[in-house]
Order: sequence, then C-alpha cells, then structure tokens
Amino acid sequence: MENEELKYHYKYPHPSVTTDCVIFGFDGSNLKVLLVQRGIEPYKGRWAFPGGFLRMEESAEEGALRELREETGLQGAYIKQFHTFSDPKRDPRERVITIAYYALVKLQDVIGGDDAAQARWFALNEVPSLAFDHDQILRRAEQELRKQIHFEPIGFELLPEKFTMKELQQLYEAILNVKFDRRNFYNKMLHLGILTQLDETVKNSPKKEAFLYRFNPEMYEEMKNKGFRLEF
Amino acid sequence: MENEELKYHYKYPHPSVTTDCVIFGFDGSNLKVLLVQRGIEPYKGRWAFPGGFLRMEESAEEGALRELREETGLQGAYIKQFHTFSDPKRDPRERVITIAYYALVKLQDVIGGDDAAQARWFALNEVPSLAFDHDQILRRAEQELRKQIHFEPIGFELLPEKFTMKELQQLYEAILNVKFDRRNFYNKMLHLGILTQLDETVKNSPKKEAFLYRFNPEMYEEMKNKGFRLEF
DNA sequence: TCAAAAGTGTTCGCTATACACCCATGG
DNA sequence: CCATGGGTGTATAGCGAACACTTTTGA
Repeated sequence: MENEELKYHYKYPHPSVTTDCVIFGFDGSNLKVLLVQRGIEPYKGRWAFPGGFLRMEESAEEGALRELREETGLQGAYIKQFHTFSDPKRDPRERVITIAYYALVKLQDVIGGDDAAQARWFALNEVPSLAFDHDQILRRAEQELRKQIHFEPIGFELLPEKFTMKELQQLYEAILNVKFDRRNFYNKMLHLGILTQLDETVKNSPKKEAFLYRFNPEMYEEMKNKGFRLEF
Repeated sequence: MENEELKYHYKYPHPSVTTDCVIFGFDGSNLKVLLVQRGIEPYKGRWAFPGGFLRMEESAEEGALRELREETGLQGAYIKQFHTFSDPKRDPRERVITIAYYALVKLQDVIGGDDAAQARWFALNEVPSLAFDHDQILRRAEQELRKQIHFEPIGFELLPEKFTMKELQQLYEAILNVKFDRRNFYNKMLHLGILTQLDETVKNSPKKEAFLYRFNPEMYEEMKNKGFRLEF
C-alpha cells in the first residue's frame, strides 16, 4: 500500500480547511491589495491571497493571523472574517473550504517586511486574474469592507498614526468609490468628534501647510455607546 | 486494528465541517427561533440549532438548505451565511468547524411541518442555555440580522404575503429592539415606495379595519440600483 | 358615548449639500 | 502677483422626529 504517510483516519470524508487573507493597504491615493505569486501547481505563476491550512489547535482567526505574520511579518493587524467559500470545485485537487478574512494594514508597516520577490502590492484596478476563486473572494471582500465602513471607522486602520484631512478623504473616496466636497468632508469629520487635531503641520509637497490629525479611540468608544453611525 | 471503518485517510489531520442554521420566525408580535432537542450525548437533552455535517459534493449553502428541509420541511427559504465558528474546543469530541447561517421563514410555513416533539419555537428572551457554543452563535446571529436589515428589506421574508402596517412595525421593533412612532413609521414606509397597498382590509381583532400591504420586489430592485438605504 | 385603533397631515429643527471667501506658499 | 491648495463659514432644501386631528367600531 502506497499510503503509509496517510496516518489520519476518518469514518467519513473530511474537507481541508484553509484561511485566506485579503490584505488591504492605502498609499495615500489608492487602495491596494497584497498578493503572492504561486510557486507550485495548480495555478503556478498566478497571483493569489496569502493563506494556508488551518492547524488543529488554532482557531480560524489565529490561523489567519499566523499566515499574515509568516507571509508579511505583520503582527496584530486588524482582521475581520467576512465569508467562508465552500464550492466543492473551488480547488481542482481536493475539497477545500476556505475561511476568508480581510486585513487592514498601514502600508509602511509592511513595506520591506514582505519576503520580496513573491509578494507585491497591486492597485485594485490593476489586479490580474487570480488563482482559484480568488477573483470572487476579492469582489466580496471589497463589498464587505464598504459595508463595514458605514458602522465603524475602520478606515483608520489603513492610515498612519498622523494623517492629513486630505488623506482621510481620499481613503474614503477610494473605498466607497465616490467623490466628496472637500469642505463638507472637513466639517463632517471635525464635528463627529473622533479626530484630534495636532499642533503639527506638514507640507506634503504642494503649497500650504496642512494640519495633522490623529484618530481618537476613546471618543469613538464613547460615541458608540451612545449609538451613532458614520454616514456617507 | 480496531479501525476498519475508518476508510478515509489523510496525511494531515482534517477538521469536521458542519452547517448550523439559526431559524428566525415572527408570530406577529415577537421574534422566535426554532430549536431542536438533542437526543444523544454530548449535551443530551439540551436545545440546539438544526444542522449537521457537510457532504463532500455540496456547498455550505446547499448543505444548510438540505438540513433545513430535512428538519423543518422548508423549501427554498431565505438563508444567509453570517459567520464561521472555529474554536478548537467548541465541540468536546473532536475538532468541528461550523459554518453558520440564519434563515428567515414565514411562521405559518413551518408550523406543523416540523417533526413535532423534538422541535419547538422559542421567543428570543425565553431561549434556554443551549448546547455547544450555540448561545454565542445566537447572539451573533441577532447582531448580524440587525445589521443586515439596514441595507435590505429582509424583514419581508418573515411576514406573510399580505400584512398590516402594524405587523410590519412590530417586526422592525422586535428586530431592532426599539420603539417607533406609529405615524412616522407609516409615512416613512409609504414614501419608500416598496409597499403596495391592497384594496383588502382586515380587522384583526381590535376596532377599525386595517389595510393590507404587499412587498413590491420590482420597486425594491429598481431602488437598489439607484442606491438607497433603509434608515432607522 | 367613549375608548381604542387606524389613516392622514403639519410643524420644527437638524443636517447634508452646495457654494463663497480668505490665507499661505511657490513659481 | 497669481495659481494652487488648505482652512473656515454660510444659506438652503429635505428629511426625520414630535405631535394633532379625524374616522371607525365595539363595548
């Protein structure tokens, strides 16, 4: 018998279970996703999301965080489970169910941290055709991110500690795929009370100096208890 | 060797995968969930959600629909996947990952359809302590249902074809756990344009006759394309 | 005839939107 | 000195929340 390595036995067939992680980043203007290039068949050479098999002693969330750490060096990023994909034919080799997460990371945290070569950031509108059903997973991730941002200021996970109002606006515009009036966006955000204006300013390149802001988590918690929604 | 029945072999350990279905119904006043009583250990005698092992040739959605049909006789109900629970210790016997769905059903469709005895409707505030991590699953299902109803008029899945405005209001109040001004609720719903007022009236029991309404899916589709949100 | 439930309308205030103005800086 | 970008303010319209009135029916 050829199967001496197959030492785990079950009465009924069991699927394999993986986690996949759609990693979103923001470069100041556009949303990006981090992809890795597959080195083996199937779909060798095609790009895909970082991910891998779930270990027996870890939860899906722990598994997703572990994969994230292994493939990008990121520790304790914000991740959110958004869907489990279970089409019996989604992997040509065997039955594989994947629990999909999206991660929101600060771009500068991961630049250089990736093992180069096989990992690359892609702008959302430049993503090539992906391995497996990852095209579908990406569409779903975008959709869920868009929904999520109506309820929680998760956008801040994508920005550096200090950021300008313009960057914040461009982030929201990139996620929601709309344009806002600059002045109305300023007013709305300031009146929400979840931003702290810093004394520092920065002149990114253009003409006038711009204030830096910081996200204020205490304020946010306070407002969430009173009940509030981020409207856009 | 004692394990002649264990005819499925793998190189690495595989978890079991199940689907569980939180079935919501509405009796005109309160939200209810359909539970089944466990006949075997572990948690024998405790109540739990209908569910079972996923077959290798079906997707999770197909599996959830199959379980729903087998346990309640319901065909083609509205179901929605909302979370996958993967705590390694959530089942004391072995590693079991469950893909959880909630179903919205019209109460009268299932009354009598259940195999009696071991299936029962519980009002949400009368649910006993459940088997496994099903308490947690229920809390999460309620939460996700509440979120979902802001984006889609899924409430109509819980109502009969024809319903009164009061019933619709009580449904929203039950899901969101708030109270609305009756007159404002009328105005808002009518102006939304997704209701069709019928000529028929009904006097449920009280004093005056009440109009019946029907949900208008075409209108809804049209409005969804233009972009709209159900606000509450 | 009175209380309860249902249908319709009115008013007020907030806020989202559209838009105007001033200031600072670099070419 | 002017074009560009950043910060702040104002007016209007629309909508949600609060509330009033009328009608019907059963006790």
